[in-house]
Amino acid sequence: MDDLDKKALSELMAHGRITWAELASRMDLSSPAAADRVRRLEDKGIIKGYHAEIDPEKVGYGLTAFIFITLERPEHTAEFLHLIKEIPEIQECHHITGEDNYLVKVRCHGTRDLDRIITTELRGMHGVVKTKTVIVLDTQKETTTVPLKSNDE
Amino acid sequence: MDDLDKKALSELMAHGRITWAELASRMDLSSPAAADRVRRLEDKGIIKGYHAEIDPEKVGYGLTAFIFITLERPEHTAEFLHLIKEIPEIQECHHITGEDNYLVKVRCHGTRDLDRIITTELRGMHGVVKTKTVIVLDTQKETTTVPLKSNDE
DNA sequence: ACTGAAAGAAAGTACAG
DNA sequence: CTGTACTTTCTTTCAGT
Repeated sequence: MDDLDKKALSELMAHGRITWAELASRMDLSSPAAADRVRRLEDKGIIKGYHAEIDPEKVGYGLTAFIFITLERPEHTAEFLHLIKEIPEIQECHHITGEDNYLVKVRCHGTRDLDRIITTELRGMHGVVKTKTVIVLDTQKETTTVPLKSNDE
Repeated sequence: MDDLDKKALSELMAHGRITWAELASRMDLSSPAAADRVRRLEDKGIIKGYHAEIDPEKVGYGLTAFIFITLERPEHTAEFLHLIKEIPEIQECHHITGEDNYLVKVRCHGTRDLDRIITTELRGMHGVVKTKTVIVLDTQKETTTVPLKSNDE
């Protein structure tokens, strides 16, 4: 992956799947060259897909929360993860270090909705013995952009 | 926002900015009708943009972490937030309830890189008196899809 | 690995119903 | 909102550097 590939990725992260012609002009390259590079990046799985970004507040999902979950025993893991994937309000689920086992990011309508998710959906699962909820008051930065260069180098 | 708009949003979240013709066929609608709807959604700001999804591991950003940050006094907030926005490894920054003030999500090369971010970048800022780091061992779910319908209804 | 041009294929748009 | 027809634009191919 050279600098031109990085340039392509950063343009695509910023604008989605634009036309070869437009991408080519942003990269100072011809259309066939730009198309070739992007197809290679797609084939390698470096580009996983293309998505629209929706404003969660404008569609009624104004409350964000992070929930730490403790699982009683490892045997519960498979079923737990399967159920987690079925809950649309759960955007992320990470296995983490520390006191608790999992950290999930939730996006929902409001506190009543959050209460239902914690009480019914999560604490109703086998093996979930403890949850710890952190409510998001305000979000100052939120991007899915991968940092192709850091401030360090 | 009716059901057809929701259908449009979910298709766009899944596939990015596809052609009007393709979107129209997925929605059982004519191209001009689909185009009109999407343009309205863009104008209202419900659709905030289009992006490519990049595999972080494949571009060398295999380590994810969440860091809780405690700020000494409210006066430090403005400068803190300004600096946070300049750090490309920080993908998210949320003001939260609980013991600590902010929760940031970090994506970096590895532990050495994380150490630099915590020690130099974060703890070097005015007002940052405490940080608490949670390392992500494995990510089972990670999407930016807004749940337009919940399991509840 | 990239350029440039040219052919061919599609996509977006405007308009009438 | 549909369906068509028009116009413009993009993609792809290929020969050449």
